[in-house]
Amino acid sequence: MGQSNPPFMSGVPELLVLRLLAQKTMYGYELVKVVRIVTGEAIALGEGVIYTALHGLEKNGALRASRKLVNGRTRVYYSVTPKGQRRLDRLTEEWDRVSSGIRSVLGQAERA
Amino acid sequence: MGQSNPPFMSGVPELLVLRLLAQKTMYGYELVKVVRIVTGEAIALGEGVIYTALHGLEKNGALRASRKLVNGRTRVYYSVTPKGQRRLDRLTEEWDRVSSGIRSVLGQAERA
DNA sequence: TGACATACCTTGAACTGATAGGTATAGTCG
DNA sequence: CGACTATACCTATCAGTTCAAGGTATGTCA
Repeated sequence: MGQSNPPFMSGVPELLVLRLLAQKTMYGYELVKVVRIVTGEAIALGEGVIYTALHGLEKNGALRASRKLVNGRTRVYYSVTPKGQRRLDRLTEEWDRVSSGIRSVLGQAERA
Repeated sequence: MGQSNPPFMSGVPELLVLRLLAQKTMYGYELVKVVRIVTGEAIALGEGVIYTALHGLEKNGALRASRKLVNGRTRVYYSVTPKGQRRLDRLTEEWDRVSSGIRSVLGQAERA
């Protein structure tokens, strides 16, 4: 039967995108590769996921987009707005809470 | 406009239920409370979520149910089957992979 | 009697990631 | 020059899941 739905992924694209863009302005295609590299292949987000997240966050005012032409190709660079930063903070807290809750059930390491 | 959907929750009920039941046979209503206590209120799953997960896992052969009558009330106790144990192992691995990937992006502590 | 905790269950809504398509340009190799 | 790959964007549909809210029923305690 195989359930074809990877668990533990909800909210993850949004968190990662916000976090990475908070450190450095980037464009979508770049993010796809950076996520894969930074996570050591642990997490690989498809273009569809990244672009969807990007558009949603922009619509919400969490990101600001600016198009640039590089080598004849159009790149859309995204940067985090103050609102986006707040959202990132909230999401990070949320992540800490949930992951520590899970850790306490799995019985793994205490936090540092 | 505020999205009212808690992130980072996909797959979590299934993981927690399997893990807790692997340690000790329990019934649904009990699980609801145990999850809340063990996670220190960090994670609170509603009855709807627990029962749905329980039924799904039983249908998949990951859990075995047995009804018992206690004080005039019916309790349905669940225990993990070998198949459920394998699923738990897989989910735990998955969790480790995803959470460590996220940690590497958030730039928090290295693993122990 | 009323209220609350126990204990089960189901349905509908909403969200979201994954997949799979589709467009277009630049560079590389034979 | 032609073919292929990498770059770079975008969208629509599918599927799976949590969540909220409702519903049933018994035991206990004031």
